[in-house]
Amino acid sequence: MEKQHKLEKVLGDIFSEKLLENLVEHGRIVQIEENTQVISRGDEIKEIPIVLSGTAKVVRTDNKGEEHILFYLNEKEACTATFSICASTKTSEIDFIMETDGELLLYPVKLMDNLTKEFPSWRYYVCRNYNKRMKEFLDTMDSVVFMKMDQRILKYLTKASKALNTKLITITHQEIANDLSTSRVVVSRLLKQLEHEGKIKLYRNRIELLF
DNA sequence: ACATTAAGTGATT
DNA sequence: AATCACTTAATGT
Repeated sequence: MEKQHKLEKVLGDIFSEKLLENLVEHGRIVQIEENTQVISRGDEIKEIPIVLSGTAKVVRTDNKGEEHILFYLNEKEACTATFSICASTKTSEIDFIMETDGELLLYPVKLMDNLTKEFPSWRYYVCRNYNKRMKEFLDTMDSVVFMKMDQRILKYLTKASKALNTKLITITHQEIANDLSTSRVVVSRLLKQLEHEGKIKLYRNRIELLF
């Protein structure tokens, strides 16, 4: 019965009562110590973990044994990667490690289909989880692209400089933006950055290369 | 002096 | 990175 209270306290505001009942009936709560590996790659997944307290990290380990953190899971969060497993494979693609002491609710994979069918609040929960992960993914995409844009601008300027055989290029930020299919604001910012790095000098309608 | 266009900035998504 | 909204600086008439 204490189990029920625990679940209600953590998940009560996002899950319906019936869903909570179901979770109480079929799931089990386990205490996990810090730095415990709960799931390893290749493990057969019989239960999916939902973090009740503490923090877990989901990690992908590559051939060299280097671990790459995919994301962290805090209270109320479940591992999205394990959701997709229910639909297809039964083995884990990732490592699941508790970063801190905490509690997990383990729920049998077998019964997950029913949850999806029966409980709207569960579907909503799963969606939210996916959404969050997707957002994180997009963010990293952004920063990757960002890293490359200043390189592109630099290359563009070098090329222009060679073609026109001058270090003083007559061009507007807008024109560069058009050619690199980005916005003028972005070009201005990156050019400013390059200027601070001492690679170029900016004037109106002109850019001087200092290398 | 006034209008127009280029460039810079902060905040938000 | 993109977009918006707004400011500031440079130029042309």
